[in-house]
Amino acid sequence: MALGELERAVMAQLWSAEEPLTVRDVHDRLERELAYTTVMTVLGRLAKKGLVRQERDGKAYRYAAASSREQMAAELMLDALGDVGEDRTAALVAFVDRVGPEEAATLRRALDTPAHGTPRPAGGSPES
Amino acid sequence: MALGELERAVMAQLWSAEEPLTVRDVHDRLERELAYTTVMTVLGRLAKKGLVRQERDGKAYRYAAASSREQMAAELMLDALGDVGEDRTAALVAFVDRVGPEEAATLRRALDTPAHGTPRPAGGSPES
DNA sequence: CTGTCGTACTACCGTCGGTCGTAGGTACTA
DNA sequence: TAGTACCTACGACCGACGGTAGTACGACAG
Repeated sequence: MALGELERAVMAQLWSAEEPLTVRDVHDRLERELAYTTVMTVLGRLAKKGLVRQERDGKAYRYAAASSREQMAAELMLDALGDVGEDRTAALVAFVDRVGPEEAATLRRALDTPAHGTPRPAGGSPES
Repeated sequence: MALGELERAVMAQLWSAEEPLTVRDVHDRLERELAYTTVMTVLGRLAKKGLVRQERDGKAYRYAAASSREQMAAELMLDALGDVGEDRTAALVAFVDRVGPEEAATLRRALDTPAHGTPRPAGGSPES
C-alpha cells in the first residue's frame, strides 16, 4: 500500500499540525498549486485507506492522521521484516549492520527503555 | 518500488534456489499456470529494476536475485525508517516496542555483534 | 524442412495515484 | 431575493505499474 507523492505530502501536513485540519487548511498549507477538489479527493482516498480519520465539524470535515508518523514507520518496518519469512535473524542483523552508529545507539537505548512489555535484563546500558 | 504478487513469487523462487535459474526453471517451480512468456516478462522487469541479475548461459539466460532476501528486507526497513524524517528515535522506539521479545533479543545480539561495517557482497560466506 | 526452445517486442487490461470539473447543498449578505 | 462563497459528493481522464499473454524470429535437433 505504497502512498503516492501527493498523498505523502498531505500526510506530512496532517502530522505536522496540532489539530485536525480541514480540506482548506491542507490545501493552503501545501505549496503546490492544486485545485481544492484535488486535495479533497486525496484526503478521501487516505480516509478510505484508514490512514486518516474524518470527523465532522459543522458542515465541513476535519482530517487527522490515524496514527503517528513514527507508528506508521514502525509498522512499515515490521512489514518489511515480515516479508522475509522465517529467519528474521539475518534480516535484523543486516538491518543493524546498515543502520548508522547513531541509530544503533538509539536502538540500544530503545531496547533498554522500560514500560513497553518487553522485559529487560538488569544491567547498565553503557552508551557514549 | 513495491513489487507485485507475481514478482514477489518469482523473487521467492530465485531466493530459494541455489543456482541461477532459467526462465523455464522459474516457470516450472511456480505452481500457478502461467504462460512461459509471462514469467519471462516478469523476470525482465525485475532485471530492469535491478533486483535480478541476468547472466547468459548458452542461448538462454539465467537469473539470480541481486541481493539476498535479508538484505532487501533490511533495505526496506531502512527506507521505512527514512520516511519518518528527522526524529528517528521515536520510530525506532515504536519499532522495538512492536517487535516481539524474540526479535528484541535478536536485535540485542545483533547490536553486540562486532565486525559490522563490512559490506557483504552477495554470495560467499555462509554464516551459521 | 519442420518442430522445439529460447528471446525480443508489443499489447491489453485492471488498479492506483494525480488532477479536476461539475452538481448541488447551506449560509451569509447586498 | 438574488448572488456569492464555501463545502461535499461523484465522476472522469491520464499516466504508470503489474499480471498476463500473443506473435515474430533465430538456433538447433531430427
